[in-house]
Amino acid sequence: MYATEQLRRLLTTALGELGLPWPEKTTIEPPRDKKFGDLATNVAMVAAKSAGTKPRDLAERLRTALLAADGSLSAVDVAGPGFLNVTFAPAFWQRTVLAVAEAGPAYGTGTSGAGTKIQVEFVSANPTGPLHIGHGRGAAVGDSLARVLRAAGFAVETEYYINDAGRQMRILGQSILYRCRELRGLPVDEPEDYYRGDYVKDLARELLEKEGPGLVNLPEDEAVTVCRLYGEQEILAGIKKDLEDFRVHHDVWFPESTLLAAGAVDKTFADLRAKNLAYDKDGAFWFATTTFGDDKDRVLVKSGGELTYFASDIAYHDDKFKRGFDVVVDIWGADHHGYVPRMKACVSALGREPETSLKVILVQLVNLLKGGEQIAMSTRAGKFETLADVVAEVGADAARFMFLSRKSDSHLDFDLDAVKEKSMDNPVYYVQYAHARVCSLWAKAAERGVVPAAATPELLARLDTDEDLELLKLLEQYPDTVATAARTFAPHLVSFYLRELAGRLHRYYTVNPVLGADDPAVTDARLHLLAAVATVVKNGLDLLGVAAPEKM
RNA sequence: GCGCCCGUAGCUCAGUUGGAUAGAGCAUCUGCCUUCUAAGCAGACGGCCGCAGGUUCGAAUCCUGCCGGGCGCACCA
Repeated sequence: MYATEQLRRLLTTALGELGLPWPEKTTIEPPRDKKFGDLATNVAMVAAKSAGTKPRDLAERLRTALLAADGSLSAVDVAGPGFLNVTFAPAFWQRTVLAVAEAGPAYGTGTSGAGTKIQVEFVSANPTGPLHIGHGRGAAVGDSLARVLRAAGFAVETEYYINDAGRQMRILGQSILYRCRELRGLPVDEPEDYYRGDYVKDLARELLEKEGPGLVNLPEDEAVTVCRLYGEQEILAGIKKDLEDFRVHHDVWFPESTLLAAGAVDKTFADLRAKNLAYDKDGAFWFATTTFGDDKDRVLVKSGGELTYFASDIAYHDDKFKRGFDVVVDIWGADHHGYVPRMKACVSALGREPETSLKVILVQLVNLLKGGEQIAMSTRAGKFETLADVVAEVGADAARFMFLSRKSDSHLDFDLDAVKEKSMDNPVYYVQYAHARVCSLWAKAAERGVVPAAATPELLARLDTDEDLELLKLLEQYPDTVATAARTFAPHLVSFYLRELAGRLHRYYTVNPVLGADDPAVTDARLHLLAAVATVVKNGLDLLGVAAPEKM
């Protein structure tokens, strides 16, 4: 039982004996200052009014009841305006070692999401070019969020939406064809709006080799189609490989074109029209998103007959809900934030409660720095602009940890030099080092023939120093951290937790000798404690998609 | 002009959704390797939480108005 739950249970009982209900606004949380005990609650202040007593008087009565309740509390104090400061007995914390050992990789998982089907859609970059570093951040956040939600008990499916229909793909085809003609020495004018990256030239060269030079003599439409299909296939394969190298997994790759082929878009249009939410005007087909609070109505079919991006997005989200997801998470670049209201409107029109069933996570742009200077992120930037280059340069672990070390909606400076450095500028090593240190300690113990006695409450009672208790309390807090990260869709909380846990471990390591302890029982108890730390570090790193090496 | 996000130590950022004397890391300075990995630890320095009001027992957190930064406001994606 977690400390907060334990205390909540004890308080509920105590309040009940006084004939009081559990007040809605009660908080139970660790106080800022450790001298106030393990947990503090404002329950007496919140309940005082309805009880008709002064907060401090009520607090005193609760204090007496709590101390009488059971042996898990060693101290209860009334402080300030009526806070109850509670200290748990060491034995309560020591049990955490057993809980971690018993659960192993499952320690930290919970059931708060049980029974809820949730989809996380992320990256979903158009297959018109390689992923860049901004996509990398979205990839890390989405993948890690999926892991966190899974740990919280949600049934999670991850998905990549492939925008393989529409204008951008045609432009890709035209861009490749343009390069093909150029390579064949044909006189061509540079198109206005086309993809200029070197990868387009590479694709053109490969395609010419594969198809033969006759390609450039095909009728325009036919040639563009050949180029488009080839480009899409190759680029998508590259994207998949880049994500794989980044340890990012999508369960489903969902092509936009299948929606069109299945008539889903037409069906959605008909539904909207039937509900009086769509209309014709100025030769275009409009969706009345203002009905749901959007600034203006949005076009679904342009007067030229072409679909807007938004049109298939509605059909796509309709499809998501029809697949049975209770909650749909979209991870977007923050520059798309203006899109949120119309997407919420779209969800309303589909008959869903937008606040609960659509969660949009905005991921801020990444500033790529080298030697303290910003590297431009546009088309013709330096060689580090692609995700693949960055991962090759600094490694997937360091890159992922960096991406997950900030709230997703705050700007992130990604300093290539700092991320490569094996120092505190680069917290990933700090955390991994904690894991490696423990592993190496156990290896050293085995080398010396130390076989720790089984972890029993009696043995673990030897964990009684300040550092022991601090570490134990932090371990106990881990499941709560995971649950909060899931509830608030904030995987970065895990990385902050890990930094703190690693810090405690390093301090512990410096202050408390393990193999060198005077008493073999203390050595054994400490080995068990540190094994628990290693398990939690590893579990946490798993949620971030970062490796936990045994040696460094 | 309208909308969204942000403003916390010199720098980069946390702050558990309203709690007690506001926290980390980096940088700077001072210590700690004959002993389990110094990729480490301890200590010092550093703050009008953008500004001004309001809400209440209590505000970095909530509401309003300014100031400053970013991003959006297409029959683009």
